[in-house]
Amino acid sequence: MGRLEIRPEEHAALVDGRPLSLTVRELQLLVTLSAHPQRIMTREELFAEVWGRQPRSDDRSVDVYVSRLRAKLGEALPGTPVIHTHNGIGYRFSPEG
Amino acid sequence: MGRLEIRPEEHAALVDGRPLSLTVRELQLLVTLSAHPQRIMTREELFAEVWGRQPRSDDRSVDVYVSRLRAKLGEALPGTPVIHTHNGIGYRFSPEG
DNA sequence: GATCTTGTGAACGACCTGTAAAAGCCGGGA
DNA sequence: TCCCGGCTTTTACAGGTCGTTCACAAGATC
Repeated sequence: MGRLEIRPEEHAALVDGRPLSLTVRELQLLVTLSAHPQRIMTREELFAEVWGRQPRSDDRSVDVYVSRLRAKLGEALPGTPVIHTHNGIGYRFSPEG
Repeated sequence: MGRLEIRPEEHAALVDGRPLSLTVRELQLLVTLSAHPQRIMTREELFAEVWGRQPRSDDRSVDVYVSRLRAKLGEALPGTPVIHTHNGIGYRFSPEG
């Protein structure tokens, strides 16, 4: 999708062909989000898909990883927000707005 | 319905495929109104469905949210009023007049 | 134009999110 | 075994957004 390329089977995410250095969790989260572009995913859905279990009631792991992903994506793609917050619901992956 | 698409299960409302950025309450209200097109819904009905309880006697929340919804819809669909006021009764959803 | 109804900006508390930092976990190497 | 380094998870707090109510403006009705 545009300059961002995600290859789950190769455990890699590329920007302009250059690989991002993501940890396993970061990549899992990015893969999961990008598998449903434009769709708002709740924290519960993300947690279930990435962590494979239910989150604790006050679990903030998803938020922390979204923050880390944004930091790395923002460095590689300045000015092109990729992960959008939907207050009270969750996050949405959208490479162009 | 026309250019406006409402997808409650995805927490989304789209105009020409572009998502409106609505808060949870705004979306709930839009979903409820649009679930009964052309039908005038009283404030009590709307309040019961969206808030899940009875309004205080002088509660204006519905009006405030209708106003906010109209603002956002009006920006995305200029010149196409969607929510109509029926004085002394309530509101009616109608995408084309 | 008097009165009742609706529209809407503003304010404030409650709740939600962003993010740095601490704490926990685990494997590899000395 | 013990230490070290990287990754994950949890915590803490700052900052932002939303929901609610109020106050007044604007509109409707008679």
